[in-house]
Amino acid sequence: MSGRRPGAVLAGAAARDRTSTSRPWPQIRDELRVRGLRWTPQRRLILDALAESRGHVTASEIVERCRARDPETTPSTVYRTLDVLEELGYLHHSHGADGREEYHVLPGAEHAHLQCIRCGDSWEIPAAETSGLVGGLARSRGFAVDVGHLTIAGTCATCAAAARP
Amino acid sequence: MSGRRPGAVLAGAAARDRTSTSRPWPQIRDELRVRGLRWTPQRRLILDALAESRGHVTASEIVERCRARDPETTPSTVYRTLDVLEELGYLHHSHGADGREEYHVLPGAEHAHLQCIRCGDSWEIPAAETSGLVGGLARSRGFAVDVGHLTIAGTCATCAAAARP
DNA sequence: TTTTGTGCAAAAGTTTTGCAGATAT
DNA sequence: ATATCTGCAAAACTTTTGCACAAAA
Repeated sequence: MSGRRPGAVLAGAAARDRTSTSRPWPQIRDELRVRGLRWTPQRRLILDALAESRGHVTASEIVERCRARDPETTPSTVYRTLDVLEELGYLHHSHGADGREEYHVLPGAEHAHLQCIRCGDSWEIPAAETSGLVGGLARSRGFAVDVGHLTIAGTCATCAAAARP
Repeated sequence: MSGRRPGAVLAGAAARDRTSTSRPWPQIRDELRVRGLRWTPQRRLILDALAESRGHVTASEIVERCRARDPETTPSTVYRTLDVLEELGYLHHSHGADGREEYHVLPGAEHAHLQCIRCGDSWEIPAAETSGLVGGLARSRGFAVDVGHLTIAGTCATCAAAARP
């Protein structure tokens, strides 16, 4: 019920002990190797694409970005790598206002996302800002919110201002 | 930036003056006619399918449900009708935990949704329960949350209990 | 050398579109 | 009569899968 695709080679004890500062590729490369997984040029490329993503991108955007650098890039490889990285705990995905998979490079702390339905831009917000909601739902309904998967759609300040002249 | 498909024949002044109690098809039929739109057997069928949906269904589920009653049903007709109904204000759509379009029959008041990532079931929650979050984001960032589009993923009480024996 | 990853090709699933003909008003 | 809808067929997209070969450790 957790991973969507087969080949879930990873144990559950991932995504821990990462500094909240920089998480350079060498670390990921090592973590892959420790787990008996491989460090390949394709994976490096995908990580690079993620790096220039200010924290969030859709899966297909990553495919395109990789293709831009290396036209040989195959979608399946990208999707499979994203899965692995998510299992490792380096990424989270949620679904944007249009329903497409949106990946987020994990910072030290868990966070939710805000996405503007006008400009499409999105921002991270600290989980703390959702604590009222999360706590309330837990108390009233025993519902455990998956904050990392939470994408809140709406209109950003800039777009709202532009719409009201 | 609003409608996804062309043919947005409807003016902006929709979705008003509906009672918070029952909204039977006759009313929708009349509203369609008033706007110069048509009341067809297919649309009736789609409304029926929506009626037996306890408030929320994915678009493709509606297609299947219609097909169950009338195998002649065409997906395009369903999708187009859902668009129209949304423009009329009788439906809202958001995206479930799996990213698929999820339609909600509008009650009198706007509401958000909770969806369990285990059992897939979902529930409506009154907008009031999100007011803390909504107000906070408005105040701190000028972000206007689209509550009707908000689907909160997580684990429901039942599934959480089943997981912890 | 063994296991994992890649590329390819094909499929699945959802949603969109163009158009000719049918239908509601 | 005429503008709206439907059905069909095809396409667009995103994502998934199976398999043989290539590559990493």
